[in-house]
Amino acid sequence: MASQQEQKQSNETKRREQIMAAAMSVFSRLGYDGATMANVAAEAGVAVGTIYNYFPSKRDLLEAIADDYIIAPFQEIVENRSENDLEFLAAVMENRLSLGIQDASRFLALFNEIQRDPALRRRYAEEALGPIIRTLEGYVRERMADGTFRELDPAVTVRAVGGMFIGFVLITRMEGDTTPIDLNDHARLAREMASLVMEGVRCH
Amino acid sequence: MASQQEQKQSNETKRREQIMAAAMSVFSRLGYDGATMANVAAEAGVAVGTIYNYFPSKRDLLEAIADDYIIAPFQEIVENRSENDLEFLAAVMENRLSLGIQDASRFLALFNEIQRDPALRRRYAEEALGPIIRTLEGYVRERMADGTFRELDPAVTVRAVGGMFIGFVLITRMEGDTTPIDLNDHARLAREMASLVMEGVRCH
Amino acid sequence: MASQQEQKQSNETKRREQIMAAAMSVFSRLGYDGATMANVAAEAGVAVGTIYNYFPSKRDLLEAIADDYIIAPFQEIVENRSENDLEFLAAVMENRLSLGIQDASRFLALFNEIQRDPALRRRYAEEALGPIIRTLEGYVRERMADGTFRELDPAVTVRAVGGMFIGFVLITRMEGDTTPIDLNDHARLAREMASLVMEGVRCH
Amino acid sequence: MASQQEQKQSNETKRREQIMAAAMSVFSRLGYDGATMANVAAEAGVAVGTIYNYFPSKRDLLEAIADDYIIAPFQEIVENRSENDLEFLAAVMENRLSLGIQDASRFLALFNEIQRDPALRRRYAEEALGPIIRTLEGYVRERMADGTFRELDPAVTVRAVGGMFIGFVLITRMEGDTTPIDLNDHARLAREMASLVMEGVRCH
DNA sequence: GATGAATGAGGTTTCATTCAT
DNA sequence: CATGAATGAAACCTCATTCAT
Repeated sequence: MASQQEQKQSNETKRREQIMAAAMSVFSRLGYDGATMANVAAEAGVAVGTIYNYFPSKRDLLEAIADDYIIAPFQEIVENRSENDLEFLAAVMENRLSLGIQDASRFLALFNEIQRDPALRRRYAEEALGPIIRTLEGYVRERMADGTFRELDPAVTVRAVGGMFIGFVLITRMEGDTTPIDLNDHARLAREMASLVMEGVRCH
Repeated sequence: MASQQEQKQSNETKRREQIMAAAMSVFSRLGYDGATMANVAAEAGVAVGTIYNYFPSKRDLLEAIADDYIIAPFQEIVENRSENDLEFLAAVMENRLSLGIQDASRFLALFNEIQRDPALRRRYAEEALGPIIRTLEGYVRERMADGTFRELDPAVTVRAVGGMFIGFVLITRMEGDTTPIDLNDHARLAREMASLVMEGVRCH
Repeated sequence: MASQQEQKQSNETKRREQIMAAAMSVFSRLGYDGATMANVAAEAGVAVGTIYNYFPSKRDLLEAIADDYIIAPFQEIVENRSENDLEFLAAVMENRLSLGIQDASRFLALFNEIQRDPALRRRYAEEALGPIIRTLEGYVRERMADGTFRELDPAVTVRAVGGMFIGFVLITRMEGDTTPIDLNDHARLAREMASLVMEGVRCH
Repeated sequence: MASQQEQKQSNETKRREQIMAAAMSVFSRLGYDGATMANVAAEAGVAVGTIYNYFPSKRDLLEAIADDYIIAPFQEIVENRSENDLEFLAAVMENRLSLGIQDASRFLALFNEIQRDPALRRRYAEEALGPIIRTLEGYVRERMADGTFRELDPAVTVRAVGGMFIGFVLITRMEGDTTPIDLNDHARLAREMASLVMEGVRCH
């Protein structure tokens, strides 16, 4: 029956996702090298061998995670840009900071591994970081052209603003429990940072 | 006698630093877990066993590196704040971006390990990140009080601006060879980012 | 009813043979240890679990194969000895070299496993090798008694001549593509070897 | 001191040989796949990790063994051929059967692995089997030319005679304790087999 | 103090076997 | 009876650490 086929497909997908979610969680907590397949299996509630029915190796599991949890969300940000978005940057920040913080956390958790794996880094640079940076650079140029933004170096601006989010999350994660920042209050954080980017710190 | 003692002391110190420099280099390249003590020994030009005459374990070596290469530079930034530095932020950026980029690179290389090691993270948060953040928050409040800065949340502002540097370096490192940014042109990068922080992107 | 029963029996037998043939092929190619049950299942066109409906374990499958593909052919050689076969040895060689080469290949493929498995080796020695060697020793004694053969040690002679076939195949298999021997030209090989055994190499 | 250097060299060589001898023994007993590195380590009286200080992998260990215990002895047989050896074949058999039986045992123990490993098989065919077969074929042609041997196909003859030795050992090993053949009585076995090869079985 | 061979715990991966469907 | 996903024991291999020289 078709439904049996579908059921099997669905089960397989579900199992894959279950394992990937567990791996993302364990890798975030212990790092890729620090995590063992036994850790991942325990978190996923399956046997170690089961993981290998879905991913040929620990590294393939990492790459699948990077694809689904890092690269895909980044691509989504670009694709979801509405054409007439006058305040794309602010909108991105406000609408997506929630996602962004989670993404940033995951990104940071896998950053070292992504950076050191040549295949991963190339794919990441080409398929995730590159498009979003180019889109944002284009956006900055448009705003400069229509007089909304002042004269800036788009390349530096975009990387600095994007880096602000990553770095902000990085610092608060580093502070751990001692940080006064509530990462869950996305709206406020988005407002503050958007304002910072738009107006700068100086009083006018 | 004393000079012999000193000479010995000096040799020992030199050997320690030689090993730590090698370890910093190897850990940056391969990551802490990816690097082996044999790698470090080869880079330092000593035998594996020699390392253990200076550091009880690989982890102690990491902690020593984190102290000297990450925490110390951060502390130095705070200590070197000249009291009458009206434009501390800009000055830090301009004067220290060179160091900052290298520091950020090292910081990023060890970030995951620091974050995951409870002892390291506590020391890092308390002795390096905490003081600099408190100092900067105080600075922001002063500027707000004297009317130079507008009304801002100092906690968010400081972390966002500090994060901008870390994140900027992180992104360009991620891009690898494909980035259009020249990390060596510190002066220009510092000027751009300082301007961005001061004035924001919007045209006034 | 009976025919259904028979049909079922026949289907079951066919399935067994299908699996055994696949296993023989895979074991020859990859060795017993190198072959996986998944390999065998794929070659047989069945699911892995199905094999276990016919054979309790991989080792049982090996033993069944050894029985059918190695021991049985050897026994057949003895049983088929026609009583009045004056030139049994030559006849065996000529008539059976075709089978012999294939048997030898299979034998060699499983030789190590047979030799190392105590149960298999005992059965092999007692039920296959033993009878054929005793039969051939008796044959040599008869020929010595009737003056056809000269004075020889029957035990050595029989093992040397039998070994010649096995060893001949072993060497040519070892040579792989580089051998000048055409193993398919059974008639010629049989003639050459029979002549060698009968007359030796020296000119008379 | 030079002697220290030499001592170290000697120790390393001794250790290598100790491990290889243990591996040869274990592989012969259990087969390559059946043997574990723990088995080899136990037999050699070292820790598992120590083996990896001398051989990068189990397969490299196998190849080293094949080189030293199989290929080298075969090459030696050819190299030691005295030029005016009128009865090379008989001499080889008589002088070398002792070595030959041991070699054959080792050869058989590794035969399957050698045959299935492309690199090993090529080297074996080219460097060990090839030269000895070519040498023997030349020898047979010489004897045919001077009338000592009758008209024979040298290719078949050489492989059949060589195979006789291998096969003889194979059969007696297969028989295990039940064989009536005393493999230690080399002189007698050599005499019998040489006679068989020279004169054949038939009475003249 | 320097050396590097030896060690063995622990990690990744394979695969025979089971069993619910 | 066929299926193939799940299982986990056991293998290979790495590498931090020790210690005799």
